[in-house]
Amino acid sequence: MDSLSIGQLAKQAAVAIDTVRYYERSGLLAPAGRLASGYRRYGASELKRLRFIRRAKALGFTLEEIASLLTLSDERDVAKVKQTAELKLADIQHRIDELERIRSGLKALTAACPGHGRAEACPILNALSQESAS
Amino acid sequence: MDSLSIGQLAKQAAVAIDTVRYYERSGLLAPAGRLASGYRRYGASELKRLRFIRRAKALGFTLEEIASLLTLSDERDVAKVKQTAELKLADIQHRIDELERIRSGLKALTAACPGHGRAEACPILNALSQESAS
DNA sequence: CTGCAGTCTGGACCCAGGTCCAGAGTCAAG
DNA sequence: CTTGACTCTGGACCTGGGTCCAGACTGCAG
Repeated sequence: MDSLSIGQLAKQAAVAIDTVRYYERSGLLAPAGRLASGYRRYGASELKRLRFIRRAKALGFTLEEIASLLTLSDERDVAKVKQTAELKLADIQHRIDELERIRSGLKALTAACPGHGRAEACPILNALSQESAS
Repeated sequence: MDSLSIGQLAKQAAVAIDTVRYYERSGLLAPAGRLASGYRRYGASELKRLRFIRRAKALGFTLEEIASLLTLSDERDVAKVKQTAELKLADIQHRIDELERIRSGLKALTAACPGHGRAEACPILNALSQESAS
């Protein structure tokens, strides 16, 4: 072990083979070492890095941000890592706020709609049709 | 008034001209009437419909769902309109839940990170690198 | 040695929801 | 009539994050 084919690497990191190659193409992973045949070979550090990427993605980071995090990690720049995480946190919060705004609008409309009767009495259709709403 | 060029329509609905044509292409708006020159002409009902689309989009509906809402509106099917809104509400709620899950993970990490010192002591980097995390 | 699974490449394609373009024709103010 | 703003068309392009493909080659079990 400690010498993995792309298929084994992908399986152990729980990503698709094409995704590994895509990450290499887009600079997120360094070009892999090759066998004489041209087959890629990976070691433990690449597996670790790939898992790092997967976890960061689960935390809502974009691939571009992950590339930056990996650089900062290599540079051991803890301050900037923390700052990046805080910015992402603020970004996530904004998205939550926006969705909650939408949710409260929808909640009010569905709660007010009897679900039967004249279309003219449906608050949902009225809200969408009315001149006044923003 | 009551006869609008595509530019006037777009302006009054606060939408780009290309977007109006795109909506027509994708069936969200019926093919517009034309002048002898081929220029599109619109009336008040198209303006209303376009605004409906814009408001529904602000409530988080996709264009496909909006097409469906418009059909239901034309059919005056209040029950299905309400059901569509409730499904969308559940969808929004799922997205909020997911983002809140991410937020709490990020919050814990940034709170625990001193923002300086050894990289090995940075909980953010550790969480992303560790074997244990999912 | 055979046969099948794995891997290689470059490039096309997917999703949604548009946006932008060139080249041609049109409308309206002055 | 001229000029500038508007509109027409079909099609290409954009973002992000992959996914899929054909055709060729390789690795390994039996």
